[in-house]
Amino acid sequence: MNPEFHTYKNPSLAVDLVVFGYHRQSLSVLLLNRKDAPFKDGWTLPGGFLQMEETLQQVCNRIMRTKIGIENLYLEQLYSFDAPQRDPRGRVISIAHYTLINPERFEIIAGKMANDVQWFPVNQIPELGFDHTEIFRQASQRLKSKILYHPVGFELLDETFTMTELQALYECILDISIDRRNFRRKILDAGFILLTGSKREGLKNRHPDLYKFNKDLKQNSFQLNISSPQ
Amino acid sequence: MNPEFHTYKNPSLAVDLVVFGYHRQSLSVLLLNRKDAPFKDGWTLPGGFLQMEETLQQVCNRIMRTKIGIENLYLEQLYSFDAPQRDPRGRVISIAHYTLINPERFEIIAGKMANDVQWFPVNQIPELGFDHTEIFRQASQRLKSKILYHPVGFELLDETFTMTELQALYECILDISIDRRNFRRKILDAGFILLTGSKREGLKNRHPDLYKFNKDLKQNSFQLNISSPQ
DNA sequence: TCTTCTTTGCGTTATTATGACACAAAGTAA
DNA sequence: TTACTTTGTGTCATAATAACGCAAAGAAGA
Repeated sequence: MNPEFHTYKNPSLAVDLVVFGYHRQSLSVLLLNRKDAPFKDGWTLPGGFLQMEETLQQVCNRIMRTKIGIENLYLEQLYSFDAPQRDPRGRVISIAHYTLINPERFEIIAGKMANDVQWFPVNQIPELGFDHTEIFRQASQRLKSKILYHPVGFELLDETFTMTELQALYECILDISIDRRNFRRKILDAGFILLTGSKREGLKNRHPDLYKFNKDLKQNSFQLNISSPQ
Repeated sequence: MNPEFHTYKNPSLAVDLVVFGYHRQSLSVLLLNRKDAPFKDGWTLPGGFLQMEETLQQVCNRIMRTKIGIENLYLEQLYSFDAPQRDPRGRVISIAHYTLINPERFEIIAGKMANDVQWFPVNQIPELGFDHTEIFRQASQRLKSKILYHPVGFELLDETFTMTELQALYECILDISIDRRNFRRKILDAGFILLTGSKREGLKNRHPDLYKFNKDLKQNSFQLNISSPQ
């Protein structure tokens, strides 16, 4: 190993997470209330430093497990944020990621580092510490773009779901209203969901068609090109 | 400042650059032949470590200046590569970027760290050191996607250009052939180039229409949706 | 049980976007 | 002068899309 190699002085490396949760037709983001400086008592995204042996995916899972109590998520790398003054403690490069979870499946707990953990609707995000407002903004934009050509978002639904539920998810994430019949046609033409015969428990007398994600989909890409009525 | 902060042991941080050059209707990538281990005498992407006070953009410019002799580029962040064994010297996270340049405008020189610097056509890239083959592959894919909805690639042309020149660039980057008349219609409908009256010098008796990039374009996004004939 | 309202599945139609291709004018080369 | 190539500008048949109708089935209320 190059002897100079580990004496090379360079910035610290961290990750920050934008955790999206979809529940009762509302899209939220998970925020931590900081117990310590900087930004003590302020809201920030969950994050943490990368340890020597960890991959980015591992550090994201570690943060979710220790700070929030959940892990094993759909995870996507977003962007690296490098402004020199973004962290008052020193030079930190943050590789931001975002995840999607169904809040009903987890019990969120504040880890020992935080006063509180709370879901905030995406249109009611408070001022955030560091450059996390910008990170959140970019994550929202990426999610909106990605859902139009990639079957993201199924992590937020049950294994089987109705067409109405799927449409509500799209309308919520994209923040638009979509014509019910055109949405159905485009989603089915895209071929990434399948009709399933099984009725869902808990729905007594309703029999709307139930669908599930088509995991055998050849190409993992399509073009929804959704637009709203009028 | 947190006293623990700078004693935190974490991976080194580097950038790698995929430098695309377009010249004589051929798309190439700039590669370095390494003078030192690891991968001595092997081809790799240009890259370097991030210094404490540098932004990502600054380190990219420094690498281009010192290793290749050019700077001030169109630059886009691509992705962070974090495989634990990607660098045999130790743990290095690389934040890959890609750039577009017109090779005619620069004289490429091998910096003191490299045996040689050479352009390779994108379909004749040799085996690369580290994980640079994968980085190159992702950069190519990103460039192909991006050019369909964002006016990238104008860095590779002169300030004014003919429709045929612009189409050749698209055909080269996308590696498809496009119907001349449909391409013209879509590009003009997108509204991101303008007709300019000025004739270009050096073209004596030819007067094809000359266009230039519309810098006043409101939204910096469109949808080309180009497809090839037949 | 009867009536009313909502939800859901499955259509149709007018408009627009797209792919394929024709043609003439002007420059180029022989 | 005569091909040949390049460039600008169309047309047209087809496909994709947005907007919307309608009937069947459940839900809700009397």
